[in-house]
Amino acid sequence: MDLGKRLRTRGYRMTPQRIAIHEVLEENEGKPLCPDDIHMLAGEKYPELGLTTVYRTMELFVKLGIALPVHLHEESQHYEINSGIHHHHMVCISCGSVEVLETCLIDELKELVRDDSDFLVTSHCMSLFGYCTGCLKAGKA
Amino acid sequence: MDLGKRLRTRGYRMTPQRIAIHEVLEENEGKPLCPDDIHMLAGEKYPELGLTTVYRTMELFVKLGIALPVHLHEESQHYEINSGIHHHHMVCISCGSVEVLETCLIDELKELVRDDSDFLVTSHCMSLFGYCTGCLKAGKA
DNA sequence: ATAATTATTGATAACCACTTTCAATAGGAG
DNA sequence: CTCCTATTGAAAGTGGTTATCAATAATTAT
Repeated sequence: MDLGKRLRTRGYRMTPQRIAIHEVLEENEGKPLCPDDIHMLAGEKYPELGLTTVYRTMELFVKLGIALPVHLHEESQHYEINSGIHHHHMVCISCGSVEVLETCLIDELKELVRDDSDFLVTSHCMSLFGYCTGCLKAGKA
Repeated sequence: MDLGKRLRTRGYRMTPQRIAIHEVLEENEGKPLCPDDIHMLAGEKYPELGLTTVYRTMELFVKLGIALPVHLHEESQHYEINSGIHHHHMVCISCGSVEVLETCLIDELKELVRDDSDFLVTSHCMSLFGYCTGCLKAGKA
């Protein structure tokens, strides 16, 4: 489904700002971006774009399931396009690069949780921290 | 090893503020506290305690391995005493309560990561979100 | 013990990410 | 095309956290 329809069917409007931001997210699939990153990148497509609009748009995109919030333990929140494929991230503590990890053991964990508690898991968050290939080869570990 | 020794052997001083904060962390093992919580609770033991000192002390305790930072996706950072027993947290999205989960599948995951990438995992973070027993029984899910 | 040294503290101001406010603008339904 | 109202950007406001700095207090050397 295209962006215009996803917005209009829920009473929201299609604007050049939202189009620019959406394009940036699509062009950076798998690479979490913070509001400043998005502001700069989408600003190349639509220079008048305000940072406030970026914050508002990301909140909306998350609500509509268009984008996903990513917690990297950095000062600012990050976001990425919702590709529909569940995954996690591996963050290099040397160079800051982020890799996608499609493996997820949440289902196994959910069963273990059910065994010894009545907690109902509805969502989860996981990130791995360490050294990426490049930094390992450069001896930075 | 007692707090005084852990501090002094690394050139830091033992102060009543640090003692009060450490006691509060010990009394709340398994319950992540934010700086404001710590300020209020330790303030009962040492009323002149300043919030600034809480922030500085937690930074120091984390550096010394006395405390661990806990990311609950809330506005403020949380901390808990480092018991030496690795665990994660289950956060109730209805009442906000936090339960400890000792099960962790990081070792299995590390092997899977090693299989298809050269990323070297040094640490990780995981939290589960959902409904606690109480909220489930109260029909809040 | 006492004095000297310097880590620590608390109040205040500064900072930064993010949110709210509000008047001006611009989608899009009719 | 017109009107209704969602959306926008600038600027002010928040809230958590950090930096500044003079006063204080924990250790070390005397």
